[in-house]
Amino acid sequence: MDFRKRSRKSVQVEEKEREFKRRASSGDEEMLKDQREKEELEQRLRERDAARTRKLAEPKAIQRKSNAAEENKDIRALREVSRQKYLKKREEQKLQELRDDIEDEHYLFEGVKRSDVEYRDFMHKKDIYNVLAKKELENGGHEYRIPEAYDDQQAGVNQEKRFSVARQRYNDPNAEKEEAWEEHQIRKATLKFGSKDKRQVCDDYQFVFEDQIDLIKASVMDGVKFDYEKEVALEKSRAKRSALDAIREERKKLPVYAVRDKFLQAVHDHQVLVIVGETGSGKTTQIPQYLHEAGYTKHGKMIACTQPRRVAAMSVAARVSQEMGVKLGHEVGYSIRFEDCTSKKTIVKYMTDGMLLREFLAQPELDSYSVVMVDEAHERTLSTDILFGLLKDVARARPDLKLLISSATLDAEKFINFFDHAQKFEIPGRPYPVEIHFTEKAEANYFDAAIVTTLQIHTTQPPGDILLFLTGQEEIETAEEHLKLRVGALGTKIAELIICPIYANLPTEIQAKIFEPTPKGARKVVLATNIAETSLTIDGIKYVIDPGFCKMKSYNPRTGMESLLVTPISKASAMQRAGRSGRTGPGKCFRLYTSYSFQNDMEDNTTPEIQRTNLANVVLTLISLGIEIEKLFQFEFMDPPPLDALKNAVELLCNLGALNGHVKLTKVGRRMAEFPLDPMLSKMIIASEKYKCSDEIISIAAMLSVGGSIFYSPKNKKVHADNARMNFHTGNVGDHIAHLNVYNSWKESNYSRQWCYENYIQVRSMKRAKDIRDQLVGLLERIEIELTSNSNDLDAIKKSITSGFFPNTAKLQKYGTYQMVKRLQTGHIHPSSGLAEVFPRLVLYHELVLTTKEYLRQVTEIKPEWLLEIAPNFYNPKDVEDLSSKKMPRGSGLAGKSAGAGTS
DNA sequence: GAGCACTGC
Repeated sequence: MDFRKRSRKSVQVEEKEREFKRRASSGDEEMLKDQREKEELEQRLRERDAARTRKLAEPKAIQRKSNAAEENKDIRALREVSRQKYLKKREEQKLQELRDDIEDEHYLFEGVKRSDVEYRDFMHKKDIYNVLAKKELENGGHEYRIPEAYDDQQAGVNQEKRFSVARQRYNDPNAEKEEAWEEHQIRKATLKFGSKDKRQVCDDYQFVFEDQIDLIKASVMDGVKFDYEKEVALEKSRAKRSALDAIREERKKLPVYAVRDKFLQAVHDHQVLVIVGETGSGKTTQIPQYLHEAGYTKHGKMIACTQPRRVAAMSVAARVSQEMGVKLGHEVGYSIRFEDCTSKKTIVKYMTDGMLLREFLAQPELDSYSVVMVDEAHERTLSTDILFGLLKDVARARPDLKLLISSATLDAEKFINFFDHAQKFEIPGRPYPVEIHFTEKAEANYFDAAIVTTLQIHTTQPPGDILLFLTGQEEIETAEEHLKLRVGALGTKIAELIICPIYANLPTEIQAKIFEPTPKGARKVVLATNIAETSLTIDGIKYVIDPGFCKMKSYNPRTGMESLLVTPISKASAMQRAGRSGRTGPGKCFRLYTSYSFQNDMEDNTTPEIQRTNLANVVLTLISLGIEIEKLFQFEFMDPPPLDALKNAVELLCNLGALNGHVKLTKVGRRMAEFPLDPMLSKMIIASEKYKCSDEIISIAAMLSVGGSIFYSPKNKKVHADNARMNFHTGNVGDHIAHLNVYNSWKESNYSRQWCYENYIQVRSMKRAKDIRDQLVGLLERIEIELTSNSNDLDAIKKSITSGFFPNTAKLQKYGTYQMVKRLQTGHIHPSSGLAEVFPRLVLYHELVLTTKEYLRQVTEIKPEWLLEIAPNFYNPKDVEDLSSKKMPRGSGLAGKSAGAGTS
């Protein structure tokens, strides 16, 4: 390729672009056309280049498949995409302005009575914002696609989104080439390997695997018979009707409609109702509407419905507002973190469970609600569990409050027993039957078994996509490699197998791939973590392979250490996984364990989160709700957490100064409770007032609370990614300061997406960090801490951090291991840390987690005298004397290096 | 020289 020509062309393009911008800003209508033409031209060129490269990379068999008509369609779609680009950019600007406006006004209006005009204006802006935000989501997509059940109405738009994401890579000629080249290399390698014994494999042993696994059909989960023709007929008649009629009909078709009157009677007669019904019965969307129709919203009171996830709250609210024919945010609204889409008019409010918990702080009796519905209660999130206890109490105090707990079948009895006068209410119906298979004998290696089963399904079963559950990113990557190799070895005699990995840390652009429709004649296999169990739904899955494991975080209250280990799943989890195959038609589930171990070895339910987590935050919330310490230990949990966990939490809060000697909430504690963060982070922020560096500290707090998914290192570019990461660690400043550096550099780049790509940083995580940081700025104001910057004094920043995290310290021992200063526990600095090879003598860590070893994650070097200065009641001079007595050259990490030199 | 499952405020 002639690079000089290319570059000259790009100069021309740039010039044109500049001119365009100039003219566009003066509102030239013609420019639009001009721009369109220009982009189309560019697009065609790119497309041509890409097609050439693709042709090089593709084996003949696949080339044959793509026909001219398909390509034309592609080009048309691509043109459309580029035409939209300009408009999108302007919309994005507008969106940002609106967002700022709305945010300003939010704070402005808080606690102030709004005049009607102001209010209307505000709501109007908000409406526009919501529409734009939704568009942004569809175009760029930094959220998961909304599960299929609630976006029928916009099916067309979503198709657009699917294609636009899929084609994004075509807009970046380099990425396309690189990818194609890689594919080419891989295929070259596999084809060579395959062709050597291709004949043998294809002709003699075609679909016979040495390690064949015998699966036996054990049972069929009951369900209605699937009548294909009836479905098609229904589909056709549905299309004919007008949209509103369709919605009305749709509502009547839901299983819950059949029991509407019976349900309303039951609500009337009982205060607490446990609703049992499978997903898809329509309870989430219909029940609040029925209640509204029956007059439960009359006296200005609202119906609340909690969801465990943000997307669910948003999409359900959108759907219901559509069904009721009102604007989203008016009568029907939702409330999630960073976004309150409700108004004075709102009577049906969908919200995340954590949000309702926050509302308890403001109104402990929930006076503004007449009905509270806790949806998906069987998921037993931390927030729902606390809500149960609180709601049970409120229900006693307020006989007029109706409580609805909705759950899947398995543990309904438990809910009924917990709310003593609860009445059970069942909604019949389950979408499609699922055939369940177990292995005949126990499999020694679930991973290999999973690979073989996948291939077995692919070669022997009728069309339909496969969903395979694995435990983590690494396992998914290896599985992808193995599958590619083995499919390659089988040659062209079998249908194409498209492999789609999905896990939460995967960049959104790649995640979108799983939602692309499977081409005819091919089969898709989705390799997923637990994310596919509840959080997202993939259309077209017919087969589920369940090896029976997942990674689970748990907290050991004895040692106070967290762990993240591969654990067998529960029966409930297994049922949930199986159910993923029966969403759009009858399905099959292959379990890679025996029916015996399902019956005898597996727990009925997954241990609820409240029993396997650090409770510091929970305890602080409960105490700030006014629950006395004695009552705290008698608090009615459905499954009480271990006593030690509660004790540890109280102890930590005392050490942090949130509770005083009488275990009463202090002023510091009250301020800490304002923050939606772990108490140690909250304390760190409050301490930053003293060190005049609150600006830096909230950036660090935001970055830390995003979690560890900031850096992204793809397997094939590990070296580059590692180098990029180490740039932020210059001077061995420690991981906390490194996080600050990342945030600040990103800010300097004007929050650029490109900058993130160049530095192997996840855009999504950074955006989230910014959201959190913005929220923290608002909260600082509320508790009257000034926003001050002190960026040159790293010691001041580190001292603030120490004020929150002083219990988490460790000192260097021989062989590079670390001994916790105040605990009988050793650990290692995590290799991803910037200090992993520096070995400072005394470090402060953000968390200690057991995985393959005990690892300290996010560490920073601190000075021993700080501990005595900041936490004199926690540390004795004895604890750190050996650190300050030894005369060793300090600074620049060299001291540490020599100390740890003998380890490797 | 290892890996952060997944949510939520």
